[in-house]
Amino acid sequence: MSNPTPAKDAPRSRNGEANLRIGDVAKLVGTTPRTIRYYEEIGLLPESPERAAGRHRLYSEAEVERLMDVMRLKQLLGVSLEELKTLLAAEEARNVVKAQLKRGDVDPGRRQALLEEALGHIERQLELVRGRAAELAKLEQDLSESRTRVRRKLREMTSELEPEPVGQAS
Amino acid sequence: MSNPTPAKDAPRSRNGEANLRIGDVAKLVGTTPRTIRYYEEIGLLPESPERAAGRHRLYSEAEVERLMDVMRLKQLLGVSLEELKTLLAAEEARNVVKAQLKRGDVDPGRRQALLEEALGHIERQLELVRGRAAELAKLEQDLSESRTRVRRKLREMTSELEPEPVGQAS
DNA sequence: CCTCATTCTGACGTTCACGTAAGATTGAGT
DNA sequence: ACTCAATCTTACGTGAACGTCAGAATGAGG
Repeated sequence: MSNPTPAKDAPRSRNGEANLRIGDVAKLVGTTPRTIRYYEEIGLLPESPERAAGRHRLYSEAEVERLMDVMRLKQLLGVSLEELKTLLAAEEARNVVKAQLKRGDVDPGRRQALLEEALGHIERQLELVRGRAAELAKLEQDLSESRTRVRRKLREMTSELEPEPVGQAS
Repeated sequence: MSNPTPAKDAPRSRNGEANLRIGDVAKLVGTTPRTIRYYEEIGLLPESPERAAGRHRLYSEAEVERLMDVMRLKQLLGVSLEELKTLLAAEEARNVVKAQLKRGDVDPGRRQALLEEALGHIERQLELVRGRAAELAKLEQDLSESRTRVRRKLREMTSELEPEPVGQAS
């Protein structure tokens, strides 16, 4: 009734690297294909280099994770996509490092530089997150206090006017 | 160079209730007059009933607080102004209660209803905030772990290729 | 090989949350 | 009473973040 699609499981096509199509990815992360293309368009997501014009995009699980991170940061930090781009320099660096590792391309100097760069970005993110967390905690506290006050008022009221028995108007 | 205004302190005009003008309020909460008018326009802020068309708006400290709450919720929860309107029903109810108190207008039934309504709204806000806080905490944890991993990699690297003594750079 | 859902690339439309400009009006200070 | 910055209303403009539509192309399944 609500599932007209045959619900394909894993349309893996090339090798064992689990290739997903844009629609699948969209559903996995809870967004739309358009948004994914848009993020690629503005440089938030890297454009698959393996892809000639007109060809369909293919994603790996790793890229799904990345996209999830992006959405999470966007949601929780409430920053613009432009700011996100700068924040995501961290993942960039880490991805490069991973790619290096996979290909055995290990230039120690460059690798160290990248790692340090990533570390810096991660620390900036952490500070941002902690700042937000602190503000949120304060807000939570304020709300708790408000709730307590309102509750007390209610208790005072009910204890004041409850003494009379249940009279019923008709 | 950047302060052509005489920096008036408190342009209190009517009575002792500290009347502020829209520009003052804007500076106090860190926004612009336009934004304040806009919020009023969409019903986020109540329009001063004491004000005939064309007259300047005047605000009390209480309204400044309210506006600050609004900005805070907007910032920290990242919700739309439309959602905020529904969330702010709490402050609405509480304001009405306060107004009742000031005028000695104490209809116990109505008062209790309002308080209970406010309580409900506050609890909804609290849940929202707590949800956010939890997500943020998770994010912070993830980031911390990432940082730890990157740091370890760096330590491994430097311990591998540091054996050579310290060359100094100027 | 054929089919048909899915994806592709523009390009224009839309909603939100204000910014900005214009011309008239207000009101705090002298 | 006069001045002049600040505020008023109205209306159009803007940037961000997508939505939507059209027409062509792709590619997974039978």
